[in-house]
Amino acid sequence: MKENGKVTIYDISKKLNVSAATVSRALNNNPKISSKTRELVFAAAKEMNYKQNRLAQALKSGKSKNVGVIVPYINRNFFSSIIRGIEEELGPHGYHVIICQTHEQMATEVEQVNTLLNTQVDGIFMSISKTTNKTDHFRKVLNEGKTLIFFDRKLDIPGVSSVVIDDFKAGYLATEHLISQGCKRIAHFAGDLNLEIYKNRHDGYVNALKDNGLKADPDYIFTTLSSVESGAAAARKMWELKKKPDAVFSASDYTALGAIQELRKFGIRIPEDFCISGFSNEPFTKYMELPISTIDQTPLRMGKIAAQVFLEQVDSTQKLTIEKKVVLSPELVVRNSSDRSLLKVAVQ
Amino acid sequence: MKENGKVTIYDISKKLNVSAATVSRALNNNPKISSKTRELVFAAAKEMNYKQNRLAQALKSGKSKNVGVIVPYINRNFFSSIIRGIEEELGPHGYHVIICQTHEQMATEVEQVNTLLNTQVDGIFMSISKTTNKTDHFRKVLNEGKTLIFFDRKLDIPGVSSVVIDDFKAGYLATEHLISQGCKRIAHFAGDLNLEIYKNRHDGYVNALKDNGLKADPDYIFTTLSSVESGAAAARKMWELKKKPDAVFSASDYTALGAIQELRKFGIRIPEDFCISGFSNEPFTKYMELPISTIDQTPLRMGKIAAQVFLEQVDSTQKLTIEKKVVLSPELVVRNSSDRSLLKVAVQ
DNA sequence: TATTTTAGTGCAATCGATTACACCTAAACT
DNA sequence: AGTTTAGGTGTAATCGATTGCACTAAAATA
Repeated sequence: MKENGKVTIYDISKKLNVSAATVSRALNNNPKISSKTRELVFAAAKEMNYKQNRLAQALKSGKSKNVGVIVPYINRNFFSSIIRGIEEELGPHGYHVIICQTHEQMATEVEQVNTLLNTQVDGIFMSISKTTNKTDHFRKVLNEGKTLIFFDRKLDIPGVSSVVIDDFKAGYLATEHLISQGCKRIAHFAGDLNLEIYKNRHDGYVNALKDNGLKADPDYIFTTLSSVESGAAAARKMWELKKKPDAVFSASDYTALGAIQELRKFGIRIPEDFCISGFSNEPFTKYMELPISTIDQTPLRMGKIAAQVFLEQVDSTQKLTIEKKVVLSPELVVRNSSDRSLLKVAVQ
Repeated sequence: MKENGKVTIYDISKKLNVSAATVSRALNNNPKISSKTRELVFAAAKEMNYKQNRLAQALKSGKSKNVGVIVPYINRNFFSSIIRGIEEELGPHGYHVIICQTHEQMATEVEQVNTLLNTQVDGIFMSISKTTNKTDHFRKVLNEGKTLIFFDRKLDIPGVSSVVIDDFKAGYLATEHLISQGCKRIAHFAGDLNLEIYKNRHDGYVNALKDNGLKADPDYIFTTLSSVESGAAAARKMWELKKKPDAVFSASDYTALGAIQELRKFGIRIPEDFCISGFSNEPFTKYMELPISTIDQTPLRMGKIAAQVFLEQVDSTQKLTIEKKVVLSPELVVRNSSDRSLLKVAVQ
């Protein structure tokens, strides 16, 4: 064995006194090679512990069989679950997944896109950062003939496919559910309304109210960051209102949790006096003593579907820009924080 | 611009009527190139939107500037945090991180190692799967001259560096803490004792007991899987004992949670009647109404340090096999589930 | 003025695998 | 027998960047 353990087709070709071309063909099961030679080559390859160099292959073919995934932070459950989905779907097809974080900074996002392109990835999956307001870097990806796929946080760019959940429907579902529990004055802890996803959740909330004959009161809408503290602060503000709400649809599980903790301090009983629903189905929501109702965004499925869309596009021979917009249905997860049905049974 | 947006140094060299070698040298700031030429090249490169092809570079240099990270599942907070740490440390050095999952299957692990080697990664970071009992695939990595680094779940192989936490100390700390709260009959919810990490946690527990004059009762040790259900089941079994424990050190936060839920059903007050400590500092532990004491494994730090060890080794010119064993100190996080000090204050 | 430096470039091989094209041999055909 | 055909291999170019060696012209030195 050579130093470094680097065995190439040339080493095999020398050993067998055939050309490297023959070895390559044999290894790739080219029908033009006689079965006798093929067997010799395979045997030698095994014996010499030959390993195909995917780098050389990629350079020649123009396909690296690598894809990039860009997310704000890897260790958020939602994103890591999506990444898991992508990996599980793409792995069996021989792709490797390269991950990058933006830390919510557009500058970093642009840089990540550039280095991924340098690395010759075959495609890029991404959820845009909160601060992204330019699209040049996305167009660059397209210009290089690479597949670009947005998931969850997207921008509308011609030629770019996306996989998102129906945030409007999610907001609608959650709000409707609160209404069904008898709540009449439903507040909303909103996220940054400049982001499409939060805007849609908000709009779903408003529409559900209207469709059920309830008024959408602007005083009932609180802008929050996705954190427990922010939720607690919003809850305090909310409780300063003369006409106090009797429920809240929170665009984040963290703010929902903050609200629960804060409202408890005021002696509010949940769900008896107040119902609450979060968003994202973070793992902690189901483990609480008072499990929190929430919206499941099915991130694993989202990742798998994004990967499937990629596979369809990358294999397509047509040069046309195909774009596919997948909108997944969110799943309402009803738990104790908003479920009064269990309550009635207990009371009866 | 050429079709595909693929601009090479040859395109630049043609445009400027110089050789590709000159272009390459200019771009790499080789001092042999006159500043005039260099400027021309840079200007042309910018104008033509030239992008370096890292694949070609990697093939030539033998360094891909990619590393692989293999974990059981990406979307476990502990692992995704480690990955985040690795990415954040390595990114600024120009490395990309490729992620792979084993689903705890050795066969998959072996395959992942092989494909990563084919891809010519410069190094591999991994936490071995629960079912791994062979080491051939690790030796293969070493034979190819690649850096291998274990984190958290390791095997002792010469030439392989590792970054782990001191699980013995963690078990000791947690147990000692329970003792300090006045607990005398401390049980242990153990993991699979064939895995080094769980064995060490167990041993730390036993030693803490002994050092404090308490007897380690085999009846007090329950083997569990890392799940809420398993914790609940263990708690039930535990409560069938004649001599009931007054505390448990659980090797997993999930089993700790299961135990808390189950013990509540028996009317046990925590921490008044029973103290409990988990392990891992899963996000949910701090959000509970009764926040759970636990051990923080500082995964982000673990990832960063693993990356630093990699950087040291990969840059080292010496061909010697260097190995570095880093053992991080765990951090005991005391919360309400085992903190009686707050209690006394309240009582006073 | 003759000769040695030095700066700046080009040539061509190289990394490892793939593949169009050319070529040769033996079998199959008219 | 002469010629086509198919099967099986080799040659050499290619993907894009890097780099040892050779070379030229101008500058520095004797």
